[in-house]
Amino acid sequence: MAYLVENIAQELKAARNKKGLSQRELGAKVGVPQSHISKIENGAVDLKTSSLIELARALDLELMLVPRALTPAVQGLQRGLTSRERSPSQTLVESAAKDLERTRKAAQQLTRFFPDARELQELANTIKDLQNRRLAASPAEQIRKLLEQIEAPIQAIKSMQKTQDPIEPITSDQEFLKSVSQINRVTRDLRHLRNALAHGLSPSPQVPLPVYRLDEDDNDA
Amino acid sequence: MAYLVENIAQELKAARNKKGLSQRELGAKVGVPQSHISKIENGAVDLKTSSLIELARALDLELMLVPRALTPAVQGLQRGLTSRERSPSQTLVESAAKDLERTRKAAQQLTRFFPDARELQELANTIKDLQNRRLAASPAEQIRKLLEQIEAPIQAIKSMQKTQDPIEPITSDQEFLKSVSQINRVTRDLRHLRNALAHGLSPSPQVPLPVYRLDEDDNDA
DNA sequence: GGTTTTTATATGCGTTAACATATCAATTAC
DNA sequence: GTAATTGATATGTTAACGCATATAAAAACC
Repeated sequence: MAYLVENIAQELKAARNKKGLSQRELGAKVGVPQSHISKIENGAVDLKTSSLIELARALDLELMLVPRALTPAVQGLQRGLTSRERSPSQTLVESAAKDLERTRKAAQQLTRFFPDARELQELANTIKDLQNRRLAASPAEQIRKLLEQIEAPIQAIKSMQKTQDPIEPITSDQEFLKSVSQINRVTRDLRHLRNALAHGLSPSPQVPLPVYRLDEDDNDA
Repeated sequence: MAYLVENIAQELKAARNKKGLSQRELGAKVGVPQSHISKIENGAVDLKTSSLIELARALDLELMLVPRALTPAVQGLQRGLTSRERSPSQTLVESAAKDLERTRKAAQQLTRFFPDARELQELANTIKDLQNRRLAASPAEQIRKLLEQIEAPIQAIKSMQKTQDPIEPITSDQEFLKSVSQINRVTRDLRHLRNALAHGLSPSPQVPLPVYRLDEDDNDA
């Protein structure tokens, strides 16, 4: 299948997860059956442009055609830097490394307050594994996207920690469980990524970079 | 047909014209029959994402999913401003007005050196018509895109003017005719736009803004 | 001048794949 | 345990895409 669209498909999936929507919910918003969203995210179909636009908008994204010369600048905008970019793929790896360490610390901290939440320790361990590997740009970006998905849940748990007695855990709280569930999902994806890297394979067909030049030539015909 | 994709289709068409490629040439670059490009540009089909990506790349464009909050910034980048945007739709109209006046002047100038090139006078007249209208953001951007397509031809003619005797016209020159032809095409589009504006209709289904929010609600389902 | 050839875009038609409907398996809440 | 939710699969319909051709314009040729 068109490996070109898989990048976008992964972006859509990441955006959906970040917003905490299910395939069915997203499908309802945009008038598309859940089954089709499944196929799209799995790279099983080469979706039509109208579908892409509507799905993107439902996720607060806008499909744009950007001159190639400007793509680095736009990518810079996307990761929060107003401008000033040196070596793009370099800072990308560094950025992922920083995210890894920051998230690991946060998870480690929280295990002290929620010792029976095994998933936090599990997350920290998985991150440690990843930190022992040299990352290429592609998996680095993938990691960034994944960690992004648990920023909110971790913040949520942190805020609970402050208003709660450290001794008496609140593992039954509604919001807490939801956050842990999201963390579990991301941890599983991170483990999968680590395994893929360990096997030397590029991490499956999921390279969540914005559609960009990964091949060499295109002007053959 | 999906009026959503027509915006992108128009962007592709504008980019192709700007590069001076024919539908067949573009099709050859990307391995798509000319017939299909015709259908795409006419909004007759809802093209698949892979096609969109490949066509875009052949035109040195990159398909990106941009967070809605960042779209104004990206649009700013696209029209050359490194940053600093006040009222986006305001500067957009102003920008179009400046382009109109600059192009009109250039065309007017050239008519003195090429008096038998009626098309230059025609262009200037059409622009004057447009200058008498108050423009909304959408047609303003459309005008910008159109004028962009004759920047190169006009420059080409200007350079001929310098190396040529004003009395003896060179209307038979190869490059000259090609440039005039391109100018004619754009003039025709500008006239069409003016007519559409005169009839109060939004200018056909062609709003070459990057796909953006033009309707109100989308979360009905 | 007219005629032919080339170039550029638009239009049927058949094939294949996107998309809709319904169902299924797996995980999680209760 | 059951019930509900999430994501994947099977099948029919509609539309994208590839191929051939038509039409229109400009170029080239005589």
